[in-house]
Amino acid sequence: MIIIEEKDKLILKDVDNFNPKHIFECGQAFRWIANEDGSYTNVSHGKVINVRKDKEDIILLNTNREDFENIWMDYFDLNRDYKSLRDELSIDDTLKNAMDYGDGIRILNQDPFETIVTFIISANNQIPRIRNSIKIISSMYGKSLGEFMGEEHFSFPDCETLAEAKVEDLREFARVGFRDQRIIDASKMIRDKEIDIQSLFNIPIEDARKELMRLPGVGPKVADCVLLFAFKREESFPVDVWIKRVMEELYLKEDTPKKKIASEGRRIFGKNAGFAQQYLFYYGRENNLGK
DNA sequence: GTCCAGGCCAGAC
DNA sequence: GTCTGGCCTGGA
Repeated sequence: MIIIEEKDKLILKDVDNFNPKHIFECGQAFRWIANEDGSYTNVSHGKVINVRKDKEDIILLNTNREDFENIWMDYFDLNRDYKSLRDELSIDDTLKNAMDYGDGIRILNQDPFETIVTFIISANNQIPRIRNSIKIISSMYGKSLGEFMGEEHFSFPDCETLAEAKVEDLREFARVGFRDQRIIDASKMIRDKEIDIQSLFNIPIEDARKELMRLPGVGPKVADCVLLFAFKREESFPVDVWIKRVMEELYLKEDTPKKKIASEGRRIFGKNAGFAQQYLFYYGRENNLGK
């Protein structure tokens, strides 16, 4: 990869496997805004960044080399060799097909606390509403990061701030419904180090999963999402209704409990099961598979 | 009006 | 341990 720096702008050349639309729409992140010019604006780690693909180049606006090295390199998972990853995952035609279809999906490395709250909100919810709730929570409790492309952007609040939020505000303004108390209680547990989320990076995945599930609103599926999207556990295989449908349709050929699907996913796809999950999710959802 | 969506939780077996 | 019903909300 070659990096060319201009004012508030970086051009990345020779980046393999980077399709903003597919990264943005495979269900892992909810703060990307699609702009009319085909670019995407995102807030993460207290920074606003704009991303677009121009032929084979990736153009990053509103950033610089320092932030790129400290934040975005890891956030966009640019240290990973996706070419050999795809080779490793080419174990059957079904997955190959899904990988061609969702060409350029990457798994982002997102902030742990933000990811936990985001996926607590995602429970029995719909994508547009999840996005809306996250946006409102940020504008109510986050810090202003100034204006970019005609819109003011806000950071996601930290656990100390969100722990002090009022349930009725979360419900009335952020429209999170019954998830209101869960968000506050989980934030308190994290703030009080009842669960030390930083330590989850360094313990076995099953232990980390159990720890996460102590948080209110975090069940098996949410825990697996958090492990995959924030804790770099790419063997994690989150099973939502779509993955259930896709796996039953393409692999298992019969009605199967979610727990069994998760273990089958890890068995079939191995240490990179999380990547297989993202491709299958995108493929299944875009094609309304099994519905 | 009714149904349901990218699950979790409590209660019942 | 496995299964079931209820849950905020808002768009179809």
